[in-house]
Amino acid sequence: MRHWLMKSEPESFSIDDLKRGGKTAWTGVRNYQARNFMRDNMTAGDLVLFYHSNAEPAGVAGVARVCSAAHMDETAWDAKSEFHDLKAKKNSTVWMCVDVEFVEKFPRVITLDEIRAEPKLSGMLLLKRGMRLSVQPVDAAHFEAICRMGEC
DNA sequence: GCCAACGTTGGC
DNA sequence: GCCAACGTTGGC
Repeated sequence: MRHWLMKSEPESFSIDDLKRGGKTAWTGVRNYQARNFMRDNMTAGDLVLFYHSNAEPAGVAGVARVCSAAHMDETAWDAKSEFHDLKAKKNSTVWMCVDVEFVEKFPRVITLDEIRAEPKLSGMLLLKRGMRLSVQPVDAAHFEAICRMGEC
């Protein structure tokens, strides 16, 4: 089982939205590297840190679990979707997504500042300068450490 | 709202 | 295949 971090802007989709719905298709990823992680490396059962980006505060808000293999992201050719890709043909597999289910919401958000301040987490990809990937792998040890911070 | 950093596009 | 211009991300 692998561990991941996935970013979402809480104004459009937050950990509370996931909790309410229980499950969602993680649509709208339009970056090849992020897509490749979902398509080639994710499997059902993998655990995900749910990260709130462009938020106050930005940070990890809880945990989710991958609950499907990668499949077509149908928003790519949906003219009504905010994720519509003008170049995507119907049934294109260029853009894909996985389904993700709610696991837990932390009592408080583990902020970027706290993550930066924790020596154990200094190697996280998230902290790399210029890192913008919205789907990224996380070491099991880093995942554990953040969960421990989140649960108290 | 600013802007640094990055990915993508397109002319050549 | 280079690279300048442009668009996007995301912290602040």
